[in-house]
Amino acid sequence: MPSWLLTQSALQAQRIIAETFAAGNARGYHYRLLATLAEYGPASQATLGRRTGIDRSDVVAALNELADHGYVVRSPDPADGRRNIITLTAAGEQQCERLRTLVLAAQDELFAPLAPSERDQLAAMLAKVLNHHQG
Amino acid sequence: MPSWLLTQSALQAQRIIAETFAAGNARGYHYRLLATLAEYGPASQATLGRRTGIDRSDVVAALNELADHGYVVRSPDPADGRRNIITLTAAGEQQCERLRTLVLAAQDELFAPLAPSERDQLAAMLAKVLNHHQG
DNA sequence: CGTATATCAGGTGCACTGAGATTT
DNA sequence: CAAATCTCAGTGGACCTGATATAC
Repeated sequence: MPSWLLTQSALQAQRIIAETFAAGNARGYHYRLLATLAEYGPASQATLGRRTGIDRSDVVAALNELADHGYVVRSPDPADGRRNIITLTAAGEQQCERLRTLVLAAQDELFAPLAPSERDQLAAMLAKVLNHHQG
Repeated sequence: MPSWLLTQSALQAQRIIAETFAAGNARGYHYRLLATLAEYGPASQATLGRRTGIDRSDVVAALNELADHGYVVRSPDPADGRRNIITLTAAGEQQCERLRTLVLAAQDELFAPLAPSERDQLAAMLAKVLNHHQG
């Protein structure tokens, strides 16, 4: 049952990654938001939600927590009164880098039994599946 | 980020499978338990938990629901007063078969973009990963 | 007007923890 | 005694829906 394999290995992945994030006092949502801000620059919350795939509702809560730690700043968009512009702070960039290092190490642990070429194949096939169902 | 691919495609899988199960008035836990009972025969709840990977606590609740629908029967183990022996009923076997058909169709949909040989490769690699982390 | 944004309240499926009572 | 089993209570992260107020 391939879908069982998929969900179970994804569970392993989430376990390992969750531990990793916990060691960095963060969760998956936080890293996704930080990484997206680092890659694309400041954005409104709705845009962040679309880019990260995180629900608009959860974006609010996660950004609250990030803002509490001083990793991001909310400021009103002068061009559009509905929007907040979310900006990464210097501390946020540092935290993003820290988490990135942790995640890369976790991936190595997760995919340890696979050779580099196998990892590429796996990633390619998963991407194919994801793309087919329009991620 | 391979682990992202993994968890996101697993999410697609869960979405498709969850819809499938909902159409059969069931959830993942129910099918896992029914399928395990069909494959290995009657067992105690603790054994079911180990075989399905479902927490002891959740086994109780899921079996309650299955028993309410008459798919399984709880009976005390005469050889060990602590145990209940869970047995699949005829209706339970039917339900298991129904769900199995639905799941197979869902898998075809999920892995549609992959050729049969690719599906085998994917399954093999995921199994390797799972096995390495002692599933 | 309809649309988009930010926010809040809540719900669900899943995995997990801790505790208690009973039996081996 | 320690260990296993069943049960119940509750926690937590991730995903999702609906409703509201506001601004475009």
